[in-house]
Amino acid sequence: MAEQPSNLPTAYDPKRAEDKWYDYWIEGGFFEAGKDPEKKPFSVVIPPPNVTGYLHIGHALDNILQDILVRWKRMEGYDALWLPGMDHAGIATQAKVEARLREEGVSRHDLGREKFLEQVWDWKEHYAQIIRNQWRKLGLSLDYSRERFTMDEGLSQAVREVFVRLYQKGLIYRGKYIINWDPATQTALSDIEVIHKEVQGHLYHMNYPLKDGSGSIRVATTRPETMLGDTGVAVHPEDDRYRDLVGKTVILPVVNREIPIVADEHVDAEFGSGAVKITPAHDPNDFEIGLRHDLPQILVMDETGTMNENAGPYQGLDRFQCREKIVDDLQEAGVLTEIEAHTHSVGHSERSGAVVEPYLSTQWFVRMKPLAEKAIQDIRSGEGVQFVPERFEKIYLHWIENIRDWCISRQLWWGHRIPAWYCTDCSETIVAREDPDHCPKCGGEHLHQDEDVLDTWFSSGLWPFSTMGWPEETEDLKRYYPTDVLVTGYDIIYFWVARMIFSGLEFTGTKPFRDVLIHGLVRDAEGRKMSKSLGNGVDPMEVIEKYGADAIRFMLSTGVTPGNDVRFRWERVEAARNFANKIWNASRFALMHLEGVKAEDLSLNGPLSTADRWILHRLNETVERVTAGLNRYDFGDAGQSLYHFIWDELCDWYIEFAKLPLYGDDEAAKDSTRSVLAYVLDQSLRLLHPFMPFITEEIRQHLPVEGDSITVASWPQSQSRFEAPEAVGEMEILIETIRAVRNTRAEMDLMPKQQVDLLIRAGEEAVPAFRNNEAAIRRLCGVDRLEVDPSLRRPERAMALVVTGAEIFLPLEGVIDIEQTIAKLEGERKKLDKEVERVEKKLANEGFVNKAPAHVVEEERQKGREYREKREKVVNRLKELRGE
RNA sequence: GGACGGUUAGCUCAGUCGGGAGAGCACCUGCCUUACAAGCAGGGGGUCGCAGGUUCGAGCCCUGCACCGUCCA
Repeated sequence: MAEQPSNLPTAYDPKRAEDKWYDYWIEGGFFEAGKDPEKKPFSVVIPPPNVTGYLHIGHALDNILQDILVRWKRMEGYDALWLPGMDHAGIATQAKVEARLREEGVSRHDLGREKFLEQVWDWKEHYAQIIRNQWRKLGLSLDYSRERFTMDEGLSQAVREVFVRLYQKGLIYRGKYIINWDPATQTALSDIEVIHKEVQGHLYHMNYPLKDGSGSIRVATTRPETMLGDTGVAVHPEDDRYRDLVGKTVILPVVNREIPIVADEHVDAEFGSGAVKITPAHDPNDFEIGLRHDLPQILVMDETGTMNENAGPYQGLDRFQCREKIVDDLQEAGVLTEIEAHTHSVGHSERSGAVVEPYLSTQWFVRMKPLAEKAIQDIRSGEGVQFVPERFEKIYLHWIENIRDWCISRQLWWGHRIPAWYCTDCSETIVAREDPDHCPKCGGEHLHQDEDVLDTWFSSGLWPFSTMGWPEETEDLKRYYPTDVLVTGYDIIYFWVARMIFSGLEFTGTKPFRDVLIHGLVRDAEGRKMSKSLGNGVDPMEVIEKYGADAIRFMLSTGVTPGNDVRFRWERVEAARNFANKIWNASRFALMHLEGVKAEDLSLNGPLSTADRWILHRLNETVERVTAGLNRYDFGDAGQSLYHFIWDELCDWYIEFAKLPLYGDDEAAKDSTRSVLAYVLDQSLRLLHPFMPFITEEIRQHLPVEGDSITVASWPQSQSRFEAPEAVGEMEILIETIRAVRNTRAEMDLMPKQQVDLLIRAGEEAVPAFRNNEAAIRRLCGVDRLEVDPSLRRPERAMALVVTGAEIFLPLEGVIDIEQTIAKLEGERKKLDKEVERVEKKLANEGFVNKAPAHVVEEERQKGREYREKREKVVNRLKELRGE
């Protein structure tokens, strides 16, 4: 590398590293799968973002988690494939393009279908490029050679194949039913595209007069404008109040239509008056009742929500204007006698926000029961998709068990055109893989294709296999399908996850992924959902610009608890940035001492110090913990244990200990310290790489180690030769001692430069810890004279400290305050008294001693011994200080 | 109405064998100690929502309740 370590800036600069290394990775083809057929495959498909616009921070979280898994598996030696792609997002994208056209005063109808679609494709290309650039900024290790789009040729082929197969199996049908109609975007919606909100509305009570003049029947509704489409009144067959009225006729006010009173089990006799008006064309329940009683279906609105010719005097009014007017009129006419405040659930379009109108319309549907059955069986078999966290399985199951037929046709232009043709000559419907040119029934050539397109999720549901080439038996499909894990938010379990599962089972005969990892939403600092209207969204690119990609990656990935929402807080990004900087500087330190050193100069076979053996032991444990964390998708635990290891152990202790040999004269010690430092740093960088890819590559490129890129460096393994429990024991004593001395120095207001003497009376077991590390103690405690002697005589007028296995004296003639020393020891004694009491009480409890596991009891006894020993020393010191 | 999640330090959250309550930030004290002031050293701070129960032992398991949130109907 051109830069000398000593010239490296003292702060990590993400901007200098990120683009450079991403280019290097892409040019080097490190993310392209399939290069080594010997390796085991590991595959993930990205949840395709909509080409509607920019990625938000939720995408960032989702993608970062996947990237961590994929990078980790790649380092573990798998042939890792992460397949990128995007979704055409029918309604959303079309709405955006239409909105832009509207600004120019043009409607899609002005342009015509073909011209309009050209515009949408332009839009798609524009945003696809933006999204790719955002992926790049996030550092995602995607295989761009396999990028897919839901409206690609191949994926469209898959859509058509699926449609035809389902149609031929009788699982797709076309019919006239009540669907959810969005008057704003003027298309049908599926059930889950409707969001139910509690709305403060009214319940309107009306009296419909009986034809025979014998009175009236009282009905209630929340949507009085629909009364214009009433074709019946229904009561419960067991309801005595109305028994005599069943079969009679009422005159519908305003339109003066004669409509029957029918008896139907479905009516809830407890609600309102127990009689309900029936509007078969504008309500799903009424539709069913209407069918049972053969009632006419009268639509009173058009596609825009405007009252139509069937609305008589109200024709031309918007549905809500009509409601107001009709309420006034009916009140005046004495028909509407009571208005009651009433909260009820009103469906809104997920996309446009408009109040959804239940609407009678001819649409295409998927018969869900048989498909759902397979999915339910699969999960019940125990061999099905594994949800992580497990609780989401229940949510999924509940939905799939109660699923209704899926309305898949959309009155849009942007999407997969429904592969159905109608013969104008004989009105035959033709569903085919290839566009037909004549009617197979009558031979006529007057065919026209269905105008509608398919629900976006129809194609997204095929994503894991359509992207791999299905229905062709491609090499990729054989090698990478089914995928290993799908990572997505809980908000699209129904929309997407469920549909991929039943589609995978139906068309490929296997579940599309082994695990599905569900994460939460990224909320703002106050816990509110990020939204455009609140303006509280955080742009991930802004975060990267300010703090670097590694910072946002580390913050988001380690801040999450599986399945729970995470709040975005700038302080935490800053903390992650500081961590990156910490690593940068630790590396700078290491590089300063490795200048001119080559990989082959390094060896861990030299004499290793206590600290060397301790850090290698701790590295072992960290490797195991990080790997275990990733294995169970616990990014938080994996990341935090790494953070702790690097910052608190490697930086705060090991490097401080390492400075002695590194700045000393003992060349052998220097060599082995350099080797350990380089090794531990390299291993730490590897463990950190999935979380912070850029800085780890940047640093490792400076280190004297083998290999092209850290992206393909092997994943660390714990090694039994590094196990050194005795070094851990020694370090614990040293750390406790150093802390105790520093603590005392702080309390006595000693300047850092002021040296003290330290006399240590160590028990036999603790002697090696001190003897082997005298220089370190001197350095880290600011010690001038140091004596370690098991038979040391207590000096006069000295501060006394008690640590595990030793007593420490600081003769501070002229500085020591005897009262302060006594107070300190008294505090210590009180604490130890409490501990001893707690332990003894526990051990005196027969239940504990008899029932607790032996090792727990033994640990407790051991603690008791240590506390008593320590307390005895403290008490003796106090006695001496008081001259007793 | 049903289901699920949450309630732990001032704030945001960990706590996956039931065995002495943790982190980051914030706060207080002292330090520009030649890797790092985006830092170092030291320190204070919690009735683990409430009430019962199981257990030798409960933040953790069971029951009930309260409040916040989400999904479904």
